[in-house]
Amino acid sequence: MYELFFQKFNEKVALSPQEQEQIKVYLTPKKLRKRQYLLQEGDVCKSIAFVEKGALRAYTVDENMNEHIIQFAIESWTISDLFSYLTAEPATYNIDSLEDAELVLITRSAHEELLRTQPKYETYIRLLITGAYIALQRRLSSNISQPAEERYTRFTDTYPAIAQRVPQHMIASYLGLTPETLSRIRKKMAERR
Amino acid sequence: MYELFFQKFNEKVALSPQEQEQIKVYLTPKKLRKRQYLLQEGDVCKSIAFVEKGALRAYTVDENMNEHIIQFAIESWTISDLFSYLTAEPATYNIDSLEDAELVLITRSAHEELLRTQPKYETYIRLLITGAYIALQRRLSSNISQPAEERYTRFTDTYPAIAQRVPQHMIASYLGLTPETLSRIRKKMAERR
DNA sequence: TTTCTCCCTTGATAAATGTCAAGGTTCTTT
DNA sequence: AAAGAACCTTGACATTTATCAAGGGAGAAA
Repeated sequence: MYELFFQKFNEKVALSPQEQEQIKVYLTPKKLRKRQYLLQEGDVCKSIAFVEKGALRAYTVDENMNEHIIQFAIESWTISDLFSYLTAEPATYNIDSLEDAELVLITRSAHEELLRTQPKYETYIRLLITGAYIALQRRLSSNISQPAEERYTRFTDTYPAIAQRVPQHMIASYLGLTPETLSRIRKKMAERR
Repeated sequence: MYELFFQKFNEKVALSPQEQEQIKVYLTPKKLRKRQYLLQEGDVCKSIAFVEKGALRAYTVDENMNEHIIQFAIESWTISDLFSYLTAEPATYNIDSLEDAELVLITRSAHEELLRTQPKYETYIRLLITGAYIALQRRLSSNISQPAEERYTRFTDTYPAIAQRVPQHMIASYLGLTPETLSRIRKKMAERR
């Protein structure tokens, strides 16, 4: 258990076996069924979730009941409503599972304790968030500067594993498009070759 | 000098006078004239810039020579091409000054040295990037889920100081709109009241 | 198997946004 | 003061994207 978690941790910051044991104590495993919620809007986000297996999404729901996908997370990715997690304010995102999933949770109190006692954990978190920030900046850049078809191509090129695993209407939502529009874009692309 | 920088640093992580002096050694002041580049696409981003005074922007230029603004930075904000800064790869963003500006620079070697020697610096950076990540996620969420007028309203509500200081066509660019479209949106809003 | 969701596609039409072109204002530079 | 640059606005028109409505297929559940 936690194999993938510690593999990825060690890729960022090398841990001694002892350090690894010390950190392990603060981790909580959790299984999630397909369609099950990890977090619902309005609740406080109680943990960061590292995905050992499965696929999840974070999304908002607008006044017309349309879902807007903020993030996908598959194996070795981390997902949460970070603002809610850090401030204990009500979450603005929903997080649910797209497949049966196995997660490694770090609760807020564990997080705080790890930050206090394990300097390498702080480094891990810093690098984790830095990487997420850079990826998000690129996605935003694509969103404000590219037309829909190029955004779609960028997505499938950047995240082929996700593109194959999640329903198309969710990719549309992630890109800020309606399912109909994405369907038509794909048709045009297919006709061109 | 560095007053605002240390004020903001202390708001995130409290420093003793000695720690402050130790950190000060690694900082470089820099003045920038309006329209002057801090970074040009293709160069390596050599420093993070904290804005003591003035206003800057980071942006990309697409094949049609259209500019797309990734970020604004006014007093107390930090700006850089983080990916280029951390990896020493060529920058994909341009950064230039919208007004005469006074900056505090942290070069990559200073950054690495500070990370090695000053645990509070790592905490500062972690909190800085976490805040930037959360803000960026909200901007993205707005971009994929809201129509242009609501995005504009959100922007002016969230960043009134920036909205007053930068040209409208740059706000349009930040929002992913043409200047003409933003002009028409503003006209409609004005006619409604 | 049958039924029921969920998902994708397609058509017709409407709405939003972009493009191109022109003119006018303000501010900066000479 | 004059010239130039940057910026904003407006109009006419094209393109992109959304909305509404319908139908079909694949896979899950009964």
